[in-house]
Amino acid sequence: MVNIRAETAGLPAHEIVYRRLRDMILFGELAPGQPVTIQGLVERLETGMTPVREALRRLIAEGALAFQGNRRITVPVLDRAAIEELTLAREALEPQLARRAALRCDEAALARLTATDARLDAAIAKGDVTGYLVENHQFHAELNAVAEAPILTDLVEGLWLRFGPSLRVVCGQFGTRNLPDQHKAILAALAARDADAAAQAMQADVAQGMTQIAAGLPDSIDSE
Amino acid sequence: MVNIRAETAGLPAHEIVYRRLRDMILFGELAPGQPVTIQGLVERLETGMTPVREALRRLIAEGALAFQGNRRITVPVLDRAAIEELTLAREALEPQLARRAALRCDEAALARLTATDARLDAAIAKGDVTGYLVENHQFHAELNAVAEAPILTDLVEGLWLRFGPSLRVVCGQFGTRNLPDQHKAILAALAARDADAAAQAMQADVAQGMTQIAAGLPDSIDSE
DNA sequence: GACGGCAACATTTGATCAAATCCAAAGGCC
DNA sequence: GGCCTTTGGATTTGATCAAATGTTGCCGTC
Repeated sequence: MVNIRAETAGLPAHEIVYRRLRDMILFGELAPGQPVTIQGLVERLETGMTPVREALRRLIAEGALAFQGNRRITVPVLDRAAIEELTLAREALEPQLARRAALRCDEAALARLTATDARLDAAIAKGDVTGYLVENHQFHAELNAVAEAPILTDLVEGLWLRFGPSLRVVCGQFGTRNLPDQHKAILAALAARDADAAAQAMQADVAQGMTQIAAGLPDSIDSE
Repeated sequence: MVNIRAETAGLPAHEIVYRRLRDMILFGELAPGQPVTIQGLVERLETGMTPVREALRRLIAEGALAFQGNRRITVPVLDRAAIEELTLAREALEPQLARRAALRCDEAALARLTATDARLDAAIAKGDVTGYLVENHQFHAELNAVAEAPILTDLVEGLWLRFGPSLRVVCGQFGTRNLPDQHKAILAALAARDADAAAQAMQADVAQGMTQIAAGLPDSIDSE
């Protein structure tokens, strides 16, 4: 199963560019604060200018990139206030998705999630940062798919795009050690079809993850 | 104070197109299910094709418009499941914004909100549907601005874009009679700096509004 | 330190290509 | 014989590209 860079046949170029850029942001090929130029992406992705522009507008609308006023585009840098807001939003939405997932989870989905979590643990054990980021996102994406709530899933995906680059920075600083998660508790709650337990485990997972990101912030607030 | 179509000098064309389209969606110039064509907008807004494309990508990313697979764009039609999700998301996020607003509200902001609410009541009394939609949105937008939470505000604005066209339909069916809101309770909570009361009043306002929208749904599910 | 020129970049336009839909006419089936 | 289906072309619309235009920021000079 080729999970990344799968079937891109027949899709419009702007869609392909969007997905590549999204993965670059989610999995840390772009660092916070880094400027993003249209022409640079045209060369790097070997495509025209129009698809790149459309993909960028889309990512800006989702908050994954920031429009700097003087028509410069950069990867946003999160400050404490932003992390606080993201934490609030994630804790409000993701437990609800876990709750719905627990009510709809079948054996096939549970097996998929368990397998993904096993790959995640393997990546952590190997110190494979990119693997960790990919499988962690995959785990949550599969869970959201089970919840069958497209709008909520969209909202949460947008939140993940916002903290993706910062998460990569954290992993770059601390490696894959000390990356605890509540996935085992989530899986147990899903297996038991216990919505309340799933929501609570997800809340703990979110809180833990966001604390990790906050810990990787620039120590002093000296940026203008 | 010219609230709509304000200073558009120096702004890029795609930004202007985006704002015009957003207002058309929020205030009901576009009906749910209506197809939106790029070239139609090029003629209607008297601009080039690229700015229109970029504005559409942005609105699609925000869920305000839907990409129909066969590269057709339409105003989305909400079903019961979508309204349920939107209600859940709004009830999770907007009370939090009200809570923050109560902690940060000063006299000037309170005066602005009170004035906006008065204009809202006047629009209801006159049966002015567009005025109701504009002032109701303005009230919530001003409240969100007071909360000083740009990310949460972005998320909520996106939700409003999703149900905007359906809200217009409801008003078209029932007029401006029977449009109760909890704005007086919200204002009282803000004046008292009572965060809990503000959150509770906002929750009630959201629930009431979404119930109105659900009531305007197609009575039977006979659409293919 | 201020001014002017230069280079890089974003923005926008218009044209061209490709895909999908629409309409109508022909054929087959009841 | 009438009606439904299907197929062909014509038209509308979307996608992409290349070039022209305007702006911003930088750098060297006075």
